[in-house]
Amino acid sequence: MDESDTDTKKAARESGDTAPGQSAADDTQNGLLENASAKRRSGGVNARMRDVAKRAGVSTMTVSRALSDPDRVSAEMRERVITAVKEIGYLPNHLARSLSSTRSTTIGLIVPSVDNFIYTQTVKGLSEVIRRSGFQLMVAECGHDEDEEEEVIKTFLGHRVGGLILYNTEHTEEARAMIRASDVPVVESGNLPRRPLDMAVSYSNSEAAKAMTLYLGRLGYKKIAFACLDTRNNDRSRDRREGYLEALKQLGQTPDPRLIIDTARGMAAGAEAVAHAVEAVPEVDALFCGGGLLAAGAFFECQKRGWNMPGRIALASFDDIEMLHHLSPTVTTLRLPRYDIGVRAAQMLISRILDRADHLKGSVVDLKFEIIQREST
Amino acid sequence: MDESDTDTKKAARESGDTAPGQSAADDTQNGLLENASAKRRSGGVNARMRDVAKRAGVSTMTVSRALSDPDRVSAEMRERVITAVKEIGYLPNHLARSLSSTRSTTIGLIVPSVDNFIYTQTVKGLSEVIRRSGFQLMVAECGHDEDEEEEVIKTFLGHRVGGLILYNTEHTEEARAMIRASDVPVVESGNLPRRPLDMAVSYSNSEAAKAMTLYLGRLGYKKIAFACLDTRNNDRSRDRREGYLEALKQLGQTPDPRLIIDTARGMAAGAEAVAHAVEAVPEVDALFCGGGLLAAGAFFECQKRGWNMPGRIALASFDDIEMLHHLSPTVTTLRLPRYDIGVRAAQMLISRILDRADHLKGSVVDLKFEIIQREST
DNA sequence: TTGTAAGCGTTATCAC
DNA sequence: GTGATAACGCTTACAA
Repeated sequence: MDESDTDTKKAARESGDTAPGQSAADDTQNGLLENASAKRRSGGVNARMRDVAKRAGVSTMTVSRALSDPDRVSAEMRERVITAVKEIGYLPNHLARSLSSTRSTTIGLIVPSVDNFIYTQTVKGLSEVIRRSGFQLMVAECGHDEDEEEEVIKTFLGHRVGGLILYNTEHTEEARAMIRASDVPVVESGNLPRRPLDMAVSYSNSEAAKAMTLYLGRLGYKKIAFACLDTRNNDRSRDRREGYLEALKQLGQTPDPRLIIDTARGMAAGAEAVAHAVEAVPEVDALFCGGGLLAAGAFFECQKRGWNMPGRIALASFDDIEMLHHLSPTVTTLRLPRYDIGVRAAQMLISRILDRADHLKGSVVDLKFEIIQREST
Repeated sequence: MDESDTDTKKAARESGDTAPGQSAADDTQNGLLENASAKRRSGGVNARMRDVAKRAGVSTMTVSRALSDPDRVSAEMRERVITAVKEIGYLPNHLARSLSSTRSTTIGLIVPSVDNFIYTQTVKGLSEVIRRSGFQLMVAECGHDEDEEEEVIKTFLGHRVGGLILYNTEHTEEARAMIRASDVPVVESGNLPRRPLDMAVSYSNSEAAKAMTLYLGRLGYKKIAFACLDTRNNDRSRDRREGYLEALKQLGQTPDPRLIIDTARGMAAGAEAVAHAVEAVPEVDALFCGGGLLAAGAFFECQKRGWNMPGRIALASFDDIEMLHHLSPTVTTLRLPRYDIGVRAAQMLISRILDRADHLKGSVVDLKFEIIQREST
């Protein structure tokens, strides 16, 4: 590479636009190239910093500074740059910015499913904080599949996200290794992890289930059934079951396997759970549902059977979905801080990214829960 | 820039790693730089293509080809590259890839709210197709605010998304201009736009509301109230009201402004709507709710009042949420193809991006709706 | 089939 | 305070 080479390159680059009062001292052999790229960024939206610089009569560095750190530039320069940016309709290229600065403004979020309100409340909290902080959210689903999660993590790390939020606390070894190696801050949620990857924000599924079961036991219920969601590949479900069992032990009640009803998701499954429970143990006097829709379905089934709640059977739900306070009787629920979890998780993650708040490393934040006592118990 | 300069640069770059059986013919003055970058990519996750190339004893271009277009490389080379990638744990940098190729694998989605099931079903469809096609989803909320939407569009264009999905059909002039200038394909949804930006996939809110109202009218209801969600900054709500009014006209019924109940969102609002309606027009004999939660709330309120449905009042809902088929009586609803809209929108957008399917430009796809006739009417 | 060189659009760094 | 230059990590274009 010699002098002339460098010149050619420069000429090719500069000739994209002609600033007022500046002669075009080039266009020898690059006509074709120029037409192509000129067309590509016909709209100012695709213009480059170089174009702005030329128009403002400054260097690209001045444009860069004027845009990302205005104080490091004189008022006059700032003015000229801002004007040029507006005239052109220039939009800074975040890709180039990230590549060059090795800083990312993107946060990756992985949830089991994007259409389950359980997660969407948390996503809401995340989304609000993240956007307010100038970050962008990348979202992907992983089902209840660790391998799928690993794939998505790989993709997100490839996109060089600045942080990762995982609604899950169990990961493949490979996933853990990649995250460790990448040095990207991570918040886990959905449960309090035994072995946190980095940070975690959640409530405790086992504590919550235990508290509700204890509550029911103390009210005098002796045959408390538990409608249990799929525990395969789901530590949240497993922990809820654990909490239920622990409470029984503490209550001095012998756990009856027939009272643990394995159920699918959704209202229909809740209805079935009622049927199964009463069939297995006719004297069942309370049903604790491991999910909100489950409880709603159970409610309607009980109503259909003409059962009084709590007369014939008491009903309690793991999640406080809106529907449950509009039913009659209103249903006792566990209120989980889902929105707050999102807010807090985002705040912590962004602190780590922006302020290098390394003291947060390893924090596991328990945002607790609340039993909302209503008529059904 | 002269020969020696070039050499220095090269040396600095190459000395990051030492391939087996390759002497390190450098390390003169770059010790410091090297330590820094070596540390930064200690984990192979942050390694560069160059590192893989060195290890495999090939050029970066061979690595690049082996990874993105394996057939353009000999079997042996492919093998060597794959091995090196695995050994190092290399993850290609999507940022650099996109910047260099001016192709993006990111799609931006803008919805009014991420925690409303109305949108999440569509997001589910989008998400599945997008991920299967190797794209990534960026999500942001815009509320019901055009200016907010414009801001997000600006950010997304800055991130150089390959496509845009807007759950909204009304935009600021500025937003339209930016999108036009950027030449990024767009799908609008949520309504059938009068003035499509590019492509659109939806059902017609006015047609749906009209169909349901006609259905009620034909059943003989004479005083059909309409619980109307906020119409400010929301063409979907406005169109639903239009459809209702048009149906009344077609039925030969004179619209009664007192029967149009402006309501907030949520079940509580649905309950209030019932109260308002009967207060304003005691002889009201049907209530058509402009949203699913509204209908659920209205249902419970009617139940509380001991009203027979449809004996005292018929009830119909704009959206077919699960709850409504578990109530007794079951509620008549409008089933909207929300999930399919997501799938179709993603497919069209990706066709445009990948296959340059320009014939799709301008398509407005109407995925229709369905009246689910149940006991409440 | 493989490699070399230049460039994607920005920022870090170091002169001035 | 401002600018020139190299670099971020990859791909395009072209040469071998």
